[in-house]
Amino acid sequence: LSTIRDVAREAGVGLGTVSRVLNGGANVSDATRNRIEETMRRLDYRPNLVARALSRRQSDVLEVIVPLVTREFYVEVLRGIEEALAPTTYALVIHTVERAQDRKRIFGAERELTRRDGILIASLTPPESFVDQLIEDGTPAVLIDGEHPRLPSVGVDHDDALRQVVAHLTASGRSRIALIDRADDPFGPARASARQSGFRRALDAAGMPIDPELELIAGYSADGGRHAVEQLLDARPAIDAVIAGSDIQAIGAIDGIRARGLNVPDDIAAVGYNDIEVARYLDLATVQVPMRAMGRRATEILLAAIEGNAEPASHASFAAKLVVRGTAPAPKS
Amino acid sequence: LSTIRDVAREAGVGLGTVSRVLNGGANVSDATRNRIEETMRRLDYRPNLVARALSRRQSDVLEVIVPLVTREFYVEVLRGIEEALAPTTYALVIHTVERAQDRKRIFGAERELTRRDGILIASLTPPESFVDQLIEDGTPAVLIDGEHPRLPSVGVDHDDALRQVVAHLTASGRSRIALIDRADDPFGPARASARQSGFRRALDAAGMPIDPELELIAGYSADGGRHAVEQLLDARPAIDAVIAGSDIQAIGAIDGIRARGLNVPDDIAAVGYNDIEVARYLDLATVQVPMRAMGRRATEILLAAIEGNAEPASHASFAAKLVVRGTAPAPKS
DNA sequence: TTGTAGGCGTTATCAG
DNA sequence: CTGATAACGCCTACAA
Repeated sequence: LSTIRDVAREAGVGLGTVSRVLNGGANVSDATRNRIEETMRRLDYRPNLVARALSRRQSDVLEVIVPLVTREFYVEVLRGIEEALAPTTYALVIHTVERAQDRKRIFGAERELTRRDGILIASLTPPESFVDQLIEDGTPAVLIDGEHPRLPSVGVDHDDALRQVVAHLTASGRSRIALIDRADDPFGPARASARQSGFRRALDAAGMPIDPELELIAGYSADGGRHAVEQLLDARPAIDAVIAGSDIQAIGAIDGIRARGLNVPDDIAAVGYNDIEVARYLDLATVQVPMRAMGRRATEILLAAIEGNAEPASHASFAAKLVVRGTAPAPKS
Repeated sequence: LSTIRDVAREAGVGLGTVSRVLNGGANVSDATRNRIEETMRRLDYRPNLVARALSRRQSDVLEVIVPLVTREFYVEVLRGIEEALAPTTYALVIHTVERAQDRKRIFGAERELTRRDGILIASLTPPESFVDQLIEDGTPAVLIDGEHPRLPSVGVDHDDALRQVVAHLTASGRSRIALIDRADDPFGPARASARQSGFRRALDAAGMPIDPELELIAGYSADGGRHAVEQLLDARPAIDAVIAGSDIQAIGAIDGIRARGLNVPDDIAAVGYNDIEVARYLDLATVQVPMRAMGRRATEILLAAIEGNAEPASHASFAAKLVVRGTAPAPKS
């Protein structure tokens, strides 16, 4: 494999000139530039990105940390990220956190290493020590589906979304509404998710009582939804509506409800969250979340920060919209 | 940020010694090793991977090229890859090919650059020029869901799978079976997919006629499946079974069939492919493909090749199994 | 406009 | 066991 030096020698010029042709090519006469380019082609020269990264102190690599690549939510976010990255030269390395030990491996200060020009973190709460390090190293980072006092972030306006859902359900005569949510951060400190607080606020605004027994945090999977709904039906058999924190949980919950011989939506209405592709085919009412747009936006913010246009630790909130479908139909007029 | 040099100075040793401690730490006395490690901790030293990569001529980065991250098939494959990578220090960079221009950007010899210790390519046919380059550079590569004379690969035994499906359908009295497939390589040369040839062989073995009008290649999406089935029903209204090349296409196809007032499975049976998570909840009969295992296996092969245990251009074939569900029920006895 | 020298942070070689 | 010293391939002044 040939290097910049080979090209220089072959073309009878100095290394500096070749390098200049490589980047922008300013201050090089057309004649020599052509000669050099021709030589590069002839030698099948390709620049070594690693060497370039070392010299420039910038790797052209972005890192994204997600909890479970398997969920369509993250897949869509990733797609948004790729959209934003397509016109650039950045490569994307993905780190998945599926177990507590992954979390340690990725966020742990221990043997953490240097590279990446910026980081995107989805649905995960980075430990303070990690944030400290980021800030100290000057590595920009953006949170997706989360918030942090020292980092910029993008997220969903869950308060508004849940207001829509609760309004819709009450309008169609439901009064005992349950929430089966996923954790904001599956490995983070257990605390009320953003959806959960939105749910409470919405109930409150609607003048409805809050019953902690009607709020469950379940695994982010169909099984998680199913188990949760069973538990729910044992504790509160009289519920007439379920809101899930994700579509896949809603799907499992509906399955569980039907397995008990109850009808959806007649006995119990069900609403999902995110609006993944199959929701439509399952006739699942759900909250449509602009997953892709969020990924794209987060990436734009990150790129801007890398370019030096550091944003403050602002939060970009995306509006979500209820999509009414068969599992939670509109009130009969 | 501190470098190996800072550590050496602070610890009062030469760089070489620090480097040795970093890697394995052989030939270093316990005393100095401890002192150096203590110093590294105190200085919060973290090795610069870029510099290391340049020096070692190995980046510890693997690259995976997939057509559409959005499809659960690829997501599962990715998960398998991550499983195999978890115990290693390799990072994974993902390249998505969604449009013809992406393909050019990634496979094009033009401005292609150097790095990555190995490449995984899913459902895509790399151009010969690219393979030439790989071999010339000595970069190992493994194909997933594809085959190539000069590269090792992993795939599904579609012949066997389709034999199972056709057998099942004919056993339940279906005789006019159609195939709505996805392209093997959405951007590659149009040619019969592996499923398609398996389908023909299976029909043949069952003594059934082959009707090209009953074989369609459609977009890898629910809409693709739906449009295809509409076209199919126009051309051949008498079909009584549809096999799809993916579950998501099957879902769309079923939707299209029902939209025409036909019943699934009474009028037309439907079978998907892959067995994605929601298939069960849609009661979709489908071919269960070990997507995760394929990803894992491909990665293991790749890692072995990187370690120097170069495999020949062998092909690892994974068995798939029909899962009978409501959209293509067992024959009534 | 062009060439040269130094440096980016590690690893590897080779004397001591 | 340890410490210089030369790569690794490229970029960026700085000088010509």
